[in-house]
Amino acid sequence: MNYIDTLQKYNLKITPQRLEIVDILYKDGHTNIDNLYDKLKQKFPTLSLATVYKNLNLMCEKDFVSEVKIPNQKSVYELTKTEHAHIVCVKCGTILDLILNTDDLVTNIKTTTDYDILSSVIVLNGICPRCKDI
Amino acid sequence: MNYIDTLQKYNLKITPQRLEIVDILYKDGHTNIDNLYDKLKQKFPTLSLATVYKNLNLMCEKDFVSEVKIPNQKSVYELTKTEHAHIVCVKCGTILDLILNTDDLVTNIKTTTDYDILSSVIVLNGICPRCKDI
DNA sequence: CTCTGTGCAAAGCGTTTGCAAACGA
DNA sequence: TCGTTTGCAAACGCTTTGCACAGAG
Repeated sequence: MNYIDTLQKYNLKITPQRLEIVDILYKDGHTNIDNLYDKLKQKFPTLSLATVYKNLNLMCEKDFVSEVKIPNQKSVYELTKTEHAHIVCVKCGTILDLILNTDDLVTNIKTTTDYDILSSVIVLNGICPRCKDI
Repeated sequence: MNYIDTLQKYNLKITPQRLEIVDILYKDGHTNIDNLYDKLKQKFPTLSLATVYKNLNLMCEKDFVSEVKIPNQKSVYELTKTEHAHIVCVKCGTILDLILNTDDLVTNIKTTTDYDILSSVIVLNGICPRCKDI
């Protein structure tokens, strides 16, 4: 994965901080600000939290990164992918992506409500297989 | 609707402020803190925002009230009802309740992911019939 | 009478802003 | 070189806390 091209595609100048942000998001899948900042700090001890905020906000504006609001948790960030749902394990907090076919659902809602549906946010709360066994 | 019984059921003492909070939530369906506070202020000019926060937090803890997190908007509060989805009009901000049968979806996810699903949060973004015509 | 709720002010916390210096193109 | 990004500190806005007084049971 070439993060340089990706950043340039979104008109974001290449900086070491940004490359690392993208790398962490890519590898972690979902990260909240604090986690991200902690990891970045290891590589850039002088890094400012403000820089992380500025970059995430910018990347979200450009729709290169997406913010995922999880009930009762801090927002997490992910590289923007095709629309998908999230399953959150209420015990360990792990977040799993889930590609759902919501076509039927959306068609159904369109006819019953007469709304034009643009997007859907689906978050499921559950217990992951690992936590079930504990 | 007898709000007094309802409050007592949740072990909440009856106060004029609380009765009015419940009344507004009941009539509005979905309200954010600012709206709620503005309306309450008309009846209780000395009301403190802190009181509204304290009460909402308490009512949410007791699951009498639910917080609904909407992407790119402040949370709104509603009296806890049976699980349902929300459609948000991206133009006018109106929120509509939608009772969806998610049984198929949930069963499907349970088998494919092996997660126990406890609850689901579904928010749809769209354009309401009224805004479509403008 | 006792315990809880209210209102006020202050504190707390996460996020944003302004600015000078450093850096990327 | 010029415009952007960084890091720092201060400001900001929302939410929570502590406390004295008022009110509910």
